Amino acid sequence: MGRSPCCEKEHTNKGAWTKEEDQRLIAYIRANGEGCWRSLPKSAGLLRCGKSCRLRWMNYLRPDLKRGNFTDDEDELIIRLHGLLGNKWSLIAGQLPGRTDNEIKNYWNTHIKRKLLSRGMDPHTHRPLAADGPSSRQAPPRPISVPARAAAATFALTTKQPAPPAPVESSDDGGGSSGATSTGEPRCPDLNLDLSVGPPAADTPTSHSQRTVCLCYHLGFRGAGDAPTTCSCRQADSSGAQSQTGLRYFRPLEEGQYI
DNA sequence: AACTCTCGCAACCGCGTCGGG
DNA sequence: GCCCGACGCGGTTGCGAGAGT
Repeated sequence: MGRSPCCEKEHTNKGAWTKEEDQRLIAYIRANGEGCWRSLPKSAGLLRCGKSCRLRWMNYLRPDLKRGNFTDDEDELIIRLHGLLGNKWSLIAGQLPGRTDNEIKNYWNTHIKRKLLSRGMDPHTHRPLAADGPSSRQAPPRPISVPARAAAATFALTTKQPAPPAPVESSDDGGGSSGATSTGEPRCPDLNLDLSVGPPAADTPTSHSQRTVCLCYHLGFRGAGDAPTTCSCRQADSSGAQSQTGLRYFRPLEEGQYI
């Protein structure tokens, strides 16, 4: 049984991409756009699996990628987002313009883990490393399930009140990610949710009570269209896109844009 | 100079989710 | 409602470069 392979293994190249393959892929996507990865290799004349093409494009060839070292601000943002979202690298990458999930994942595993350990923090729980004791032996943090990702990204958290009961993945096998516990306790009650990068924003939304931390705002989301960066969670959406819960999705900041 | 070890990045693999038929 | 194909994600592996001996 098992899943059929995504492509014919015998007729596909594997391993590092050559310059020629890169050029073919770039040329094809420039001419035809992204999408239909399954058929792309054949159309582009590449002896590669579609998944491989997609990965190569997403992680290396995309023109909007920002290469180079991560800044301290990016480090801190990644740490905070990871504390909030767990190993949801694609979500984290969505808040870091020009960075890919793979890049962030690698960077986390090679640099930030070490950085946190050197600070005496547990990279999984974002809690201080306890020498022993039950608190450090709590059940591994649960990942936020996929539907909860969006909720987590749009829910206006309060500092005293946990997020609404997000559907929690059924298994208890941990997975090394984050999320609220089944008891509704925030995973990191002491987590500082100030996720802004750079100096404090002067136009912090005032539509929420002082104890409310608007996650949309602090994650770097902004209002749809060219609306001011002020968060409009819970505000009426003139476009009618407002969800029933009064929350809506926001576009991530564009490169170089900070709140 | 040669060899071994370590580290970091790119790529692969398997699974979950989504959408169309 | 079910099935199947495609896509996207997260964990893992492989390999090259640099450091150390």
